[in-house]
Amino acid sequence: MPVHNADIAALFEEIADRLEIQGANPFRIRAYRNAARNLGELPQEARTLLARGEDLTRLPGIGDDLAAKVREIVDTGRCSLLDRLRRELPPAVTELLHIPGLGPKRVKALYHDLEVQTVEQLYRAARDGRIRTLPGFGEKTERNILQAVEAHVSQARRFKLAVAAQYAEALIRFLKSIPGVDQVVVAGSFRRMRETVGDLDILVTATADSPVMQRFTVYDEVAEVLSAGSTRASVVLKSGLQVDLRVVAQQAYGAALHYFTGSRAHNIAIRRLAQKRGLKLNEYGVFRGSTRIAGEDETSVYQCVGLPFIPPELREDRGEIEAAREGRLPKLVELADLRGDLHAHTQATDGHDSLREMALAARAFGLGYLAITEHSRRLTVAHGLDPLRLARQCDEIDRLNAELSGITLLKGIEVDILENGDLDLPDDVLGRLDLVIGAVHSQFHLSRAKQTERILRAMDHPHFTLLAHPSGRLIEQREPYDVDMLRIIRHAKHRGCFLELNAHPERLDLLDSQCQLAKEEGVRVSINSDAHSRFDFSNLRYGVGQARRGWLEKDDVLNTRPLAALRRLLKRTM
DNA sequence: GCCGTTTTCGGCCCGACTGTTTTCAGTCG
Repeated sequence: MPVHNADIAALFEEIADRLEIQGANPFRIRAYRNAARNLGELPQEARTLLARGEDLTRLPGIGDDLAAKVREIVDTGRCSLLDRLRRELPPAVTELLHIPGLGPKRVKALYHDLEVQTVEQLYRAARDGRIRTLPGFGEKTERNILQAVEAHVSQARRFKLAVAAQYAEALIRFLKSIPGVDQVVVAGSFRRMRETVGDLDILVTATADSPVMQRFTVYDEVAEVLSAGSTRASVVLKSGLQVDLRVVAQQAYGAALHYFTGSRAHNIAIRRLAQKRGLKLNEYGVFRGSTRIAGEDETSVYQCVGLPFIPPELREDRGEIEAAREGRLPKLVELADLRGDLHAHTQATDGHDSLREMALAARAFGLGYLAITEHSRRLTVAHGLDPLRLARQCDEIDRLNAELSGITLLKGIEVDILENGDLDLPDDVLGRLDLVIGAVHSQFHLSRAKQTERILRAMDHPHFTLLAHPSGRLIEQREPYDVDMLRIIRHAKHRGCFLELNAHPERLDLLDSQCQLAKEEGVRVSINSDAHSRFDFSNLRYGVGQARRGWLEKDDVLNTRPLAALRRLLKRTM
């Protein structure tokens, strides 16, 4: 059973949890959490790096000790430190840490004084009124624990970015209507365009007498008020989405926006830079002693630590600070850079609208070309095209292209990659198209070796242009299939083909770290809507967000090319 | 446990809110 980075990260997180309950050195605990995060975000498997004889201590947050532990986990699947920690405290206690309101100190007290080890025992202890008897706990805390357990059992999940956006837009309208409110902006992971968000962090500037806080807590959609102070309030909406609101003065807007945009790791790194310069950075500004020297906008905050403005999508402490310092921050791709879209469906298969409607919608969105890429015959549930129906669609595209101005339809197909790597339509049919998108739609559970070979073989096909949704994951629904993405990327380079970044909010596939990998290997990525209706082109903004998180620049993105340049790139030389 | 353009030792981000407590610990982001 191969050990993945996520497995190592989970073990390190558990070590951190257990050390925390034991009251260990907080910085040692942080070291494990940092290592877990860094490993989890690493685009390449640690076991692969080790097999190649690479030195893991070159990874951020990994020193001699943790490198040895990674090796131990890769070799044996276990970690002797964790084994020991598990003997010292019962296995289930770390789950208690995941109950909101319970931290290491309280978990330790609950375990030692009440022998509470599981969430179920916690619930019983709260219900029986035993928790209020502990020192430092009271009736209110006990009631909160009871509610938190009930909420925990009903599972608070992360929200897809596009779903969170709907709540955010309504909230922004509401907040802007409150007297005294000036600026309203959503910060946090939403602003960093993460694929899912755990909550919304909304930042507001307002006059001192504005009733924004009171009004916010009685907003129609609020189900529960978690806390409410003079500058900060937290609520849970009926949908289960948590919203945190902070009110700051105009002069602190930039510092607060920076602070609440995060990520936490990025903020910590920036604050350390400030500290080294004898400055203090918090959400109210940048201070030398008690004098505020910056904070009105984010640029001034970065200036104080000697850096240029860093776009929110890069703020993950994944090398952006070093890049900023060395003047090699990427000039990230923007939505306006996209000249076309290379993946769309019509009502001929599983789309909702006609060719004409899709063409007009793409043009209205500002695109100059749109590839029509229906499913192929194998995908019967989508009424996939056989050669005859595909030929008819091509004729219709010719007629529309002759008639419409300002938009060019390209003839394509999203052809199924069969289990053995064959494509689902004959060569001569594929050869007449402008582009061929290959996609895996079946047999998701092949072994890593077989799944990888399957895709590499498909790419060897002379007409193959673009690999659709390369990892196959559906956010929060389906894990990516097990493939060696680096081999696929290198093969794409070798064969002169491309990878898709599917912008559908449930896919966002390639992942951000894989975009970075593709860029490093010199493989261009196409940001495609995978539109199934004329309204879906707006999803391209999520794809662009993901591409920006993956450090992609205009030139790294295939469909920023004008049509003529695109056609040249699509003509395979192999 | 990591890390170094002041350091290989001595640092390691910072503040709001809650609840239980008479001055603050715990938790969260």
